[in-house]
Amino acid sequence: MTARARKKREAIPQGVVGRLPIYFRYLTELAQMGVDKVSSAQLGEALDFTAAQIRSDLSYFGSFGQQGYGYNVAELLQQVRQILGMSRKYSLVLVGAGNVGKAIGSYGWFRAEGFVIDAIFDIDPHLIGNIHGGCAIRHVDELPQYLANRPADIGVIATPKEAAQNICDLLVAGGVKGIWNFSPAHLDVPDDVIVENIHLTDSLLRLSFWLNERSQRSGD
Amino acid sequence: MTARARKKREAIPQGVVGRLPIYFRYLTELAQMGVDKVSSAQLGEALDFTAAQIRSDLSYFGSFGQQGYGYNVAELLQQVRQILGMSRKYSLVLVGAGNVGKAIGSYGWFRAEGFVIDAIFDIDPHLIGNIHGGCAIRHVDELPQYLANRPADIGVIATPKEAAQNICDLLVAGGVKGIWNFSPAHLDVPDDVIVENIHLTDSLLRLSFWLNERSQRSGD
DNA sequence: TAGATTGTTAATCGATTAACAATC
DNA sequence: TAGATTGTTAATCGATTAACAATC
Repeated sequence: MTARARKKREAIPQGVVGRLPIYFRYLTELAQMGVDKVSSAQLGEALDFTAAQIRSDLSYFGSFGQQGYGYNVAELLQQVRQILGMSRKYSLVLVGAGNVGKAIGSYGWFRAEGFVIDAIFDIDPHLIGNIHGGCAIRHVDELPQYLANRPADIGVIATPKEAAQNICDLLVAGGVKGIWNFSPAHLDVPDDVIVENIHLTDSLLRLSFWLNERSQRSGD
Repeated sequence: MTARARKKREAIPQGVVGRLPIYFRYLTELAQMGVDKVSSAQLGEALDFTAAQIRSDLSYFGSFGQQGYGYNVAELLQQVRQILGMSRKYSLVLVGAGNVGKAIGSYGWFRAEGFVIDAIFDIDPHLIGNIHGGCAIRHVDELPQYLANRPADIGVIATPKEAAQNICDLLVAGGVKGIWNFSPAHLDVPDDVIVENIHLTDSLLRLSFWLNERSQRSGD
């Protein structure tokens, strides 16, 4: 570990963490294409970042390159996987078996990368007992008991907004340390629980804003 | 319009745009609860921002509050809707009728807010002709011809990664100015086209990173 | 009026970038 | 070796925040 990586160990900026998965995706592509080496300049060119930013980001975690050469793709990919916490398995419980829940449950990438959905919960009596992706759908009333017996790392919330905070509280009470929230709700959690939001509506509204901004300006 | 709003008109920071939909969501809730007024301090408390940041963000677009009073909820909500470009309708085409595409197509909020999916495309012959949300699924080969006859504002990409850039090119060639990308691909588009990404895998990996970081630190 | 809260400025903070010594 | 590219520093840039005059 470099001096800088050690020094900065205690506070990784959110922006850096936001870019790591982008690096991961592109390095995976390069590896699949059989590319051996890559420079920060090449990475930056492909991903619309500056080379300096990529080197700076990586240096938070160590020295993975070689002067005059660049980075070995396979090695850097392995390091980024490690940094992202992909060297272990995660147990997930999914709450909400509607359209969004079903889409999440059917996305094979998660399981392949070690994020395994072990249980699915819903409140609709008609869905209880149905099998989805090898998982029987259970009633949400069983959630606390289930978590007491089989702790989970991550709770996925794919419920309507109204139920989200309540489900979140149950998940946290059950020992879940990470919440992946697909509902358009702002969740309150204790300091030791991490929330990662997928706010579809926010994303569409940002797109709408820029579309509008663009046309306003060209109309000036 | 205030002096500041005028001055800053030409460059709205991305961070500001990222927060506007959050304000919109919370103001909608307040309005539904029948709350009349709200201060920047109250908004900040509820949403985990500083009051100064909220006032600063809003001041990019005008002066919507009153000293000693705060903001009128209904009025500010109306202003934020306007700012976000929600005062008009948008025509969307959705490409990819798999699990993710189906989930997007069934999400009623979009239509209610003026984002109307007018057509759905897929490459799977078995799906062609099926009706989804009042839309017949068409073959993706018809996409260019369709856009030539019925221009769309936004193209939604819910295809596998491999097809995404190709579909994106077709959408752009067809005159679409906004891309809502659900595939884990980095899309190249011309300068006048806006891409808004929903990268599910990136989001899960950020969660994984923070979970891991947390446990590493507590283990120090 | 007195109390409250805005919109804005100036100060602070943090993130990005340019530049370069180190070195493969 | 000479050319290339890293990791890091210092400089720049931009975003956040604290403070406050203005004023409802």
